[in-house]
Amino acid sequence: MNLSQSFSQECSDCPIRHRAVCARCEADELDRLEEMKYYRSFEAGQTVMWSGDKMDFVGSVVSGIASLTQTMEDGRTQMVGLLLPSDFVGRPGREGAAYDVVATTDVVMCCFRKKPFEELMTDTPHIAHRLLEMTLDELDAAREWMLVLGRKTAREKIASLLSIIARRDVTLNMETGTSEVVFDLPLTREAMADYLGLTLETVSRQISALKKDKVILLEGKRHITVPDMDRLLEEAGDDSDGGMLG
Amino acid sequence: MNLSQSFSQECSDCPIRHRAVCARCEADELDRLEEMKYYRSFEAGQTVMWSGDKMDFVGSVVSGIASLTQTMEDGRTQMVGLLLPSDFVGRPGREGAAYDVVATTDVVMCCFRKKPFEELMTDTPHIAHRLLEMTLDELDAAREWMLVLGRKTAREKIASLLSIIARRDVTLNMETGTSEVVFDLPLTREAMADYLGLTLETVSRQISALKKDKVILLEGKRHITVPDMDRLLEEAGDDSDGGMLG
DNA sequence: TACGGGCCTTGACCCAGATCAAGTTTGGAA
DNA sequence: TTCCAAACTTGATCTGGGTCAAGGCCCGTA
Repeated sequence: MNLSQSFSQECSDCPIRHRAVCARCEADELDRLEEMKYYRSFEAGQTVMWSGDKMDFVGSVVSGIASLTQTMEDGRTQMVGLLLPSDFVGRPGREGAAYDVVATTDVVMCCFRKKPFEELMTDTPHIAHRLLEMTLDELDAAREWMLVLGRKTAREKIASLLSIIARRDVTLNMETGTSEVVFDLPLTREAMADYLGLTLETVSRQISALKKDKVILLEGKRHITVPDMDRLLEEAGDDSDGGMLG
Repeated sequence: MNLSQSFSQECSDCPIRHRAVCARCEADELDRLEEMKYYRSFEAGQTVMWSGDKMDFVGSVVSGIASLTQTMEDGRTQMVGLLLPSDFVGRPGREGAAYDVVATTDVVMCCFRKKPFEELMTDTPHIAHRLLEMTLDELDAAREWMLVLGRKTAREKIASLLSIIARRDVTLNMETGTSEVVFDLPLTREAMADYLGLTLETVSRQISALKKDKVILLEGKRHITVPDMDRLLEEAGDDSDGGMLG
């Protein structure tokens, strides 16, 4: 199946139109983007970009999940970002990529060749302004995550990750009026470990522990129900108002 | 001593003129900034901004060092950023501060009231563009630091922090032609611990260990000589090319 | 010249999470 | 329908760094 084909679409119908880097664009700016854009699809596990390689394009995640990963010479790896639909990939004004970008699930990206995009950015303040806003949000998220990595226990780390995913990828159980939240984990235990600075065994044990304590319900290995979101946030060590990581 | 007074100066003489958020400004833009700027000084230990408070100003660190800190309800703290001269404080487009900003040493800041600064930003692409560039750099630094927090050992963490400080605050020993680097630690052991996600005892022990192993020389508690910078980078677990944390 | 309080060091002990080592479950290919 | 590999779980043991505790160093005050 060629995923790209199913996304040869108009910007006006784009599912991320109002959240991506193009969110603030006027009709004429959108026309210019429309002309230069092209879709690319990546299968789960495929590397979108290698750290150190020349980036010849930038773009937005349209669907699926990708991750930013850093690796040390001896093989230790740390995930440093999770890219969800509408998130931007690439850094205008820099030649090489700083991290590996890997498709965690099947991913479709809306790409722009870097040079024309940079030119467009100097012309149109709306794109530059939106990109600044998104970058500031990412910086806040990265700093929130530094607290998780530096100071939280394994159990709190798992609860924090589940909270983030739950908040992004939510099916609220409207009918019953409960605050129940249901979602599927898009990450393997190993990927979770890489994000959390843990081993996959510890991830597995802590998920089992949260299940035993009824903080979460687990069907299969990936399907999760959170009966009480406040309880989960409490386990994450966040304020009851829910932190601010986006 | 009123530090502010010694900085009632022209932008053209400013020590951070070419690195701060105003770096790209033209003469007329600089005039507008010059009109609205004012200096504030803070003593070591003083809080510049409280997390959650309304920010009524933004600004640049002119001299000294400040830190961004997150705190959990139970008192655990994690430093999430180190602000050195030319670094920008505050987030245009957001009401409240997300972190505590604390002066680590005596600090002088060049401030702008937030509203006028935001208006200026929409008018002049140079400021917005420079701020985007600086924010992207900070994001890279934050992500580099996530690897340190998530995957490095205590010894590697200390070596990483020393590398960063050394690279920023350098007195190269030009005469002898060696690669010797000398500097003073601007942080207490406790502040280092908060940055590194360690306890102050572990910081102390690892500094003693690096000293015993001749990776660093220590006079008093703060004055450090690095006889061989490559050796230190090796201890930090970085590539010999030196990583990219700014 | 003594004293008091940050700041730092060092030792002894402990525990959360890593490591090592089997299994088990699942889903797709043959 | 069986087989295989990837993903996951669970147990036993080890260890890096945390915790608790006791000083040492140095500077500013009296």
